[in-house]
Amino acid sequence: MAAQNDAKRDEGPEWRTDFIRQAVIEDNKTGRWGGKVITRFPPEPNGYLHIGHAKALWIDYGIAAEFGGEFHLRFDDTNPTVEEQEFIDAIAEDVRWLGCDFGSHLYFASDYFEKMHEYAVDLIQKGLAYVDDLSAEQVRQYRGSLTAPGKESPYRNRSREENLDLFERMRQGEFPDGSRVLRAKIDMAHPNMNLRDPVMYRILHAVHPHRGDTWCIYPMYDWAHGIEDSIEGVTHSLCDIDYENHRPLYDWFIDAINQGRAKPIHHPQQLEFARFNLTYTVMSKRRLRRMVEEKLVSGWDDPRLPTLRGLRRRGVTPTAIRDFLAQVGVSKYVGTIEVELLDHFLRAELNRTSPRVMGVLRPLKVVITNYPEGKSEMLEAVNNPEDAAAGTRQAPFSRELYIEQDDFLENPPKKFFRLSPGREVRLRYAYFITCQEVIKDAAGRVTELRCTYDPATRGGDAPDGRKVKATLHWVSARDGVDAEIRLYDRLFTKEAPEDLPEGQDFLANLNPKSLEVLTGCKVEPAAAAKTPGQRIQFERIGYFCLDPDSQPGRPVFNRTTTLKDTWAKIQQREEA
RNA sequence: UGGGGAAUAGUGUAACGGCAGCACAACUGACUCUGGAUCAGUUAGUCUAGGUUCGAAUCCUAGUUCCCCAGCCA
Repeated sequence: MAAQNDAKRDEGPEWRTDFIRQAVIEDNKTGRWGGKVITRFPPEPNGYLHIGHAKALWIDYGIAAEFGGEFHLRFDDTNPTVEEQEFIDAIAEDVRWLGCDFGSHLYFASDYFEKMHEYAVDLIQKGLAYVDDLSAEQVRQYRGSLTAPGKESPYRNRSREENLDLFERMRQGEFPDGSRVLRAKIDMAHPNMNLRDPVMYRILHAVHPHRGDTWCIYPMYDWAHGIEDSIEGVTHSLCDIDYENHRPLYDWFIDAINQGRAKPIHHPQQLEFARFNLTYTVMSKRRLRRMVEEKLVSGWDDPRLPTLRGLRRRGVTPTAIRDFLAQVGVSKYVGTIEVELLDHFLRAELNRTSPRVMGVLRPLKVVITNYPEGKSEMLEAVNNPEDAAAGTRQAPFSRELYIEQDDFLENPPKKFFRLSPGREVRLRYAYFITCQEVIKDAAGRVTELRCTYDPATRGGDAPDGRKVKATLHWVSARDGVDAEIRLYDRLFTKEAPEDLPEGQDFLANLNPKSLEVLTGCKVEPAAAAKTPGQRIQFERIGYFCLDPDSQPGRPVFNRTTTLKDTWAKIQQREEA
């Protein structure tokens, strides 16, 4: 043992990996699957993917990719009453977007219906399955409870012939929905509820998105899932920890099928890992749907939602999500991840890749009194200080400008070093200016500043070496483009919105300020020239993504995340 | 009260009988034409009680707490 550990350490830090990868490494070493690694992501097409699904996806895809294996996208379309083509398309799109390339390995559980049916008939013939006429309500009652054993259905001991006949007639459509089911004959007193004669088929006269009306009986997930994996030769069947209880049933089904079979069908190894919660959001499909249906958000792609579509619209990148998931890791503990971790990886990437532009969210007019009227000039600005290859651009400057309202305070506190009366600051890439006069309206609100500039500081440096404590972003009044800017914040005010006092609705924790729409913002021309989906940084403000709602000449930006803001932190502390 | 899982800094994760490490967060400081970025540093942890052992996060026993399971959903 000690020698083995030493050997592992010699391989370097890579051996420190999660328990699933360790199992794969071990299987490859022992030749359990002949060196093959086949994984799959098996969504049901009845909704949109969210970041929780992305974890499973990234584990499935990542492991196949790392070990030179095969990754399948397989739709678990066994319940036509809730599944739709729209979701199939959306899910496939999101999977690709995340970077999980399934190549030609796109499959549908419904393509295996014939095979599953054949296996079901086989089980009936072996006396391991039976048709039950009990109603759904009766089935439930007969199942017993967590602590009390169930009791056997009076139909449990029908003859093979009768079972075969009834199952065939179920398939032929002779019986109405809900009138009969096919059940596995296991043990009504089993301590694991899943093994108390689980339902294998139910009657559903419904049109299937892929199979039309070919079928009117549909397999239950537990019956179908293991067979799907078996047919595809999945070696490592990775899933949520919730299915740990079901593994004995999947094993039972495969063993039952293999009983007396000359060539046994493939028996995948299921391994379970934990899903996670994210702070300040909810992940359950039911709750997400409710917010969409009650129009508390704009749709499944609302940038505040943890759906992949929402994150994408917000400007979150696939790389950031992947880096985040890699850091989250794989374990069997259902933890709560702080959303700040996602933000961290998001900023790390966006800082590297986003072109900088200047945009003023809440404009305050500034007139440079000693700058010639009618004059304008172009000033060179760096596109991305983190990436020299991004080059420079020309930003127009003129006598009348806008700066951020937050960047001026008439009576500044000690730690505020932006503009105030008599103080000199730098306009980024432009000039030093000094505030000479404050103009107010009748209500006493500051409406305009009169400043002077120092022509010798053109470009932003003083030849005499004097320093200023602040650099402000600005937009030329003449050249700036009007924009709408949507400031998104966390959707809920509580870290765990679902953690509620008795009888309270999670919507009570909705953040009323999760979206603030700003109009009349001013952005420099370079920002307006972007196309929807493109990401930028408004200097000193944050990262933004151009929204599809944008119109020519009237861009709409979504705030992806803010820049770290030390001043905001100081302010908060002073207030507290 | 049946069965199945899980507990390591604030959060997540590593250490597989031999120095409890990493990331985020928080806090200091340096630097800065983004109060950004960057850099340096600080704080902080093995659920509890016994046992085995030269040595325990790791093995054993008992307990505590949390999660999942009673759809003809997946």
